[in-house]
Amino acid sequence: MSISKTYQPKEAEDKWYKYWLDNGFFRSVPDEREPYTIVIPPPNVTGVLHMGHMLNNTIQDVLIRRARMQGKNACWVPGTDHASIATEAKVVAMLKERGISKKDLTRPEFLSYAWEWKEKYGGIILEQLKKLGASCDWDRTRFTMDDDLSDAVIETFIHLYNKGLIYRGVRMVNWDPAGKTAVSDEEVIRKEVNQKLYYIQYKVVGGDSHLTIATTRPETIMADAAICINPNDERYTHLHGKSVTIPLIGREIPVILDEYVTMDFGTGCLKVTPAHDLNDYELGQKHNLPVIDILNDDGTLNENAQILIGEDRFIARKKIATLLETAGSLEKVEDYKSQIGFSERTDAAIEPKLSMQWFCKMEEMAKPALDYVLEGDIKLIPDKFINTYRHWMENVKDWCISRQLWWGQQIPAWYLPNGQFVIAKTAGEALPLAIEKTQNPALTTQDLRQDEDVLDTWFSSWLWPISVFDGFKDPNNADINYYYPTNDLVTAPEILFFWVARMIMAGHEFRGQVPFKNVYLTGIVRDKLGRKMSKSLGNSPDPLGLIEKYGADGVRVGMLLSSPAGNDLMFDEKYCEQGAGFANKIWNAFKLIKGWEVDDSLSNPNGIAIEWFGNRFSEALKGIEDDFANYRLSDALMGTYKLVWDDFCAWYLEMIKPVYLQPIDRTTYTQTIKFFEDVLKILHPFMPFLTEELWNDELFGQRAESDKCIVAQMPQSGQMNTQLTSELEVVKQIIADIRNTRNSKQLSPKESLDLMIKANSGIDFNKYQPIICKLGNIGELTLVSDTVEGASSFLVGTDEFYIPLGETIDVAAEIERLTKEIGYQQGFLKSVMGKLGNERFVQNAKPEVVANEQKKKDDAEAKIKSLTENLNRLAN
RNA sequence: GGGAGCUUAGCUCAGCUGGUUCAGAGCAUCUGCCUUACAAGCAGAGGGUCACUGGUUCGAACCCAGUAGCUCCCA
Repeated sequence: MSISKTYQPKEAEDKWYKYWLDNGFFRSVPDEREPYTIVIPPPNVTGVLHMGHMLNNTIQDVLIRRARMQGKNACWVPGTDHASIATEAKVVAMLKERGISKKDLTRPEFLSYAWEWKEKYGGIILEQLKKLGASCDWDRTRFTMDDDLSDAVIETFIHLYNKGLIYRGVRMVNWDPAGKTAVSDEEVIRKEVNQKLYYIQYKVVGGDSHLTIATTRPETIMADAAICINPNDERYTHLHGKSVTIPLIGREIPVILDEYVTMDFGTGCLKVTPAHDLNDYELGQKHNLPVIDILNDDGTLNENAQILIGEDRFIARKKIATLLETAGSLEKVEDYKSQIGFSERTDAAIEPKLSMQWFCKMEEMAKPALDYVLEGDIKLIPDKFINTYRHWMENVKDWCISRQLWWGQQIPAWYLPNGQFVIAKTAGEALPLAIEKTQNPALTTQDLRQDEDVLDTWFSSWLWPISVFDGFKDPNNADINYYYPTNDLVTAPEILFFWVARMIMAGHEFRGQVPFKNVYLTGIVRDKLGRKMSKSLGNSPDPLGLIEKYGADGVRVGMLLSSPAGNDLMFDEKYCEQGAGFANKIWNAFKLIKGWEVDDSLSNPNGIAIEWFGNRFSEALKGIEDDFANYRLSDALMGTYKLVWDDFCAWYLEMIKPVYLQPIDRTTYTQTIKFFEDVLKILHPFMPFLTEELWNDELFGQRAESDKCIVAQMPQSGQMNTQLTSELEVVKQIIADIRNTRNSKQLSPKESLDLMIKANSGIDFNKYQPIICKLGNIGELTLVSDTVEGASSFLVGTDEFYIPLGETIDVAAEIERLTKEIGYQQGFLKSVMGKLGNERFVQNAKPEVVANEQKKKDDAEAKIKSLTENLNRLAN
């Protein structure tokens, strides 16, 4: 193959992804190996790849590829969820473009359009993940509305209903008047909004006086059920037991007393509107107030309002202000800021609304789900999220699981003519239950009407780790028994509660087991200014564009470079650039090795270099393994980065590199190729494409068809000679000091120098002579037993080094340098002596700490001694 | 209003059980080099009152209390 000057990712990426796919490298079937399983957090089927997915899936792919190379049976299950609200919104929009209105369609007609949409546009995101290199077992791709998964949802509903954990009830829900559905608290986005506070006068019945309330929602006065004041509020004692009339409509409502009212907010008089405010609802329940709902599902006023019927709530607000003013009931209007909820999907202002919904009781299921986490059966990474998790689980609220939509699993509740209902999977199964319940044998399936609503999408996805392995249809099948519980889940903290926690509940309820052992929580990908990436800000780069520009490997490295678990990632394209630069560095190391000719007649001059790198590799690998074990992925990557760039390229290759166009000996060549192979292996989880491309080069000889980097056996750290690696750190320092000496004396690196070493530490420098000479460009290296006069000198540890520079030595500068160094060492010695002179330190500190201080003292004294000697000689 | 978390170099972050010359890394910056693998590079250098104030301790970036600022969650 011809070697290009820089690495060209595009070709390698397409080629190798196809190869892996076609040859079943991502495929997993149960066998005797240890399983390692990840289920993907199913992206929204309407979704397109964004930076959050890039981060999340890069992490999953790194974990799964590493496990695969560790010899585990790695299975990454991909799929999508049906995202009822988002998808239905897209389908409605599509129909609108075709001039079709949803309300003119029957449910089956609408659903066939929805499936058409899903088949055509759904799951684009999965194709995009392939560009990133995601090694999912695509044969296992699932969708939360697949027949089997839907069956599981329905059966789960029936099971929980029969257990008494699902009930129907009137509740205040977050109503989205644009989507005409209830949405969960989590789907409501709170924003600070500029509003107006209207001060409205209500006439007190039986007198001329009035009271004034302050409200941001004057259009709801027609729904008022009472005025509430604090019983301790002395301004209003005269109102106790009185009634007032609502302006414009003249309805009479009581004045009630409750300490709930804050005296210093507004006027201290609170209008109580149970149908349209959660707090008012609770207050209304407490005081037995009637509930008067004046709003239609679409946010317009209904007959109960008596006036402005049919007007939208916001228009009604403006109009009623005018009406009140005309009637003389509007005292004043003030500007006011407050938090308002908006629908995540439609951006409509959320309307608190009473409606009949289905609920799932949480308290009973939350308990074991909390215990799994508290007892460590499930680890949250980072563990700071345990507190949040506990707080939520201890204050859990029942889960509203119904949605007023068609796209999703229809609730298996069947209503009877008399208003009762039964729960069953089909009308056929519902009928006998209905007959039994009503004692009316004349009933037919024609008399049954299924609930119109569908279940919350999370009611599907909480089953995901079980349902993707058919654990409901066939609870004892080979897959579920083998792959479940899964190992790691990688997701965002935002959905810790309504997805992760509920999966844990489902895992316990339906399998008696945790669904996964570790939950890795990623942060939010923000722009470099710290803003959340969003379409409206336009601050998100196009992920596929990034891959095009920097290569998938470069982007993967970029994503991981600065994203510790649980921390937000301040994304900057520079990270991808760094990743691409790293890929290029590896490419060039390859080019160097590839260019060597072997001469079998040469002996190996690189014994120490080879021995050193072998040990250094093991040492660095130990750290990397430790980082992985603790899910410190960016640290593991940085450890790998430095091992490859610094140790392998900058030091090892420089040590052994033959002079230009000179051949290399066989041993060094073979060893270096082996090292490079190991380097490719540890890089593979981070940079799968480049490593596979190089792995298959003829440099490594003929490989078997199955011998691919993706399944190569990950090296493991073993025994290592730490004396060698730490001595080499000294050698590196010597070389750096030689280079520094050259630098400060303005000498060319090409000019060879001599080096004399007065070894005091016991290091055998003869051993390192070839390395020092080669990298420091030293002509002659000699070991001496006395200090050398007229030479530039430096200290590494306690060893002394001299470079004779003849006439060129600048005595004054050298004296200054030595004096400064002595000063520093004396200061250091003083601080050490301070500790050692402190009796309480010597008594209380651990013996090894004290011994260490003693050693520091000895070293400092030795250094000062030799520095002083040098100084004295120069001064003479 | 309640709860959780954060604050270390210009930027993004490590710093694990308080103890090694512990104040670190990467990037950025500055200086010098086109030395035939790589200028997407090489060789060096500078840069910090560890938010602030107290306390505990022989010893604090680390433990405790308070203050300030920021973020998130719940209301």
